[in-house]
Amino acid sequence: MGRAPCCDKASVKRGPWSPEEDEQLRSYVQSHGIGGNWIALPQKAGLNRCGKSCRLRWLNYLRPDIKHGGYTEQEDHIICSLYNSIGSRWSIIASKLPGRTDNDVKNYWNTKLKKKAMGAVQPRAAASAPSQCTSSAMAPALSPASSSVTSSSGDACFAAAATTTTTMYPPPTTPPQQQFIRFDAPPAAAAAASPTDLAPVPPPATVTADGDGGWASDALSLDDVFLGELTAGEPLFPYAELFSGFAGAAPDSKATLELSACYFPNMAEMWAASDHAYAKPQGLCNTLT
DNA sequence: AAGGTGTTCAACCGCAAGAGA
DNA sequence: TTCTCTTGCGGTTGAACACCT
Repeated sequence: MGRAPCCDKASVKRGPWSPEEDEQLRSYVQSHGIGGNWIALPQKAGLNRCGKSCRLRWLNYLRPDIKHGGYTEQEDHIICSLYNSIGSRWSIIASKLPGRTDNDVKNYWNTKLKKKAMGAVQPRAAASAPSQCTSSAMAPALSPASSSVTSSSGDACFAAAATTTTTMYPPPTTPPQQQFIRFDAPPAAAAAASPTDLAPVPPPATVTADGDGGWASDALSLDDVFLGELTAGEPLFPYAELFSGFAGAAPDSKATLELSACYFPNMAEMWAASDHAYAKPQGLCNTLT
């Protein structure tokens, strides 16, 4: 005895939406709003559709601020970076890309970006390859982090000498400490790297697509994308102490906080979303509606 | 031109979480 | 505290289209 379906699948229309249905839904939502109840909406709007179907159609297609296609390399980079850090949490990733929906980002990743990124980890793309991704963010972990993966699974990215990093785009002009590297090795291995190589993650350098398809600096800091949100406020994220030695920074420094939040994204999220209301990350939760 | 194969993306499915009774 | 209902999410599917032989 499972739960009753949200609607009678036999009596509601399914499949692609017609332009008339789109217009019906759009005009209803624009004049009445969602009304806090998607289940009741189709009846009110005169649509022979399931409420879930209406919601999906509105969120993924009919909303006025939706962008389709035309992903920039900057957006590619954000998606790869976040996928490396948090895995397939598309709603969070999409929330960082104005106008993009989780479904759209997910489709884009699955059909295009994954192949692009996986190409960056092919053996042929070893260190000598001239035109590959410099940032490991474009070379995602084959087993990306997910909400169920322990925080020590090694998908956090560390700024370091990227000896194992492959590249997808032409090398950027950013100095070495501004590049970041996947941390598949245990922390001890990372610690073995020169302290000067261990810049805070996300890199203080900013990235953007330059004219050659590479990544130039000064346009987008990953601080602005995700991790900075996890580290604001007091008291300090308790896992920060574990990383106080890496960057040669104090336990309460921003660098250390961000490094810890990167390495323990799930912990950081839970912590920030708990009773530290002042530190609750804006935009961490999907706020599409 | 026709058939086969690959790609894209809108839509669906089922589960989990949250809210409220 | 428990149950029900709704929403939100990520994974998957399948129709339409593009490309290849």
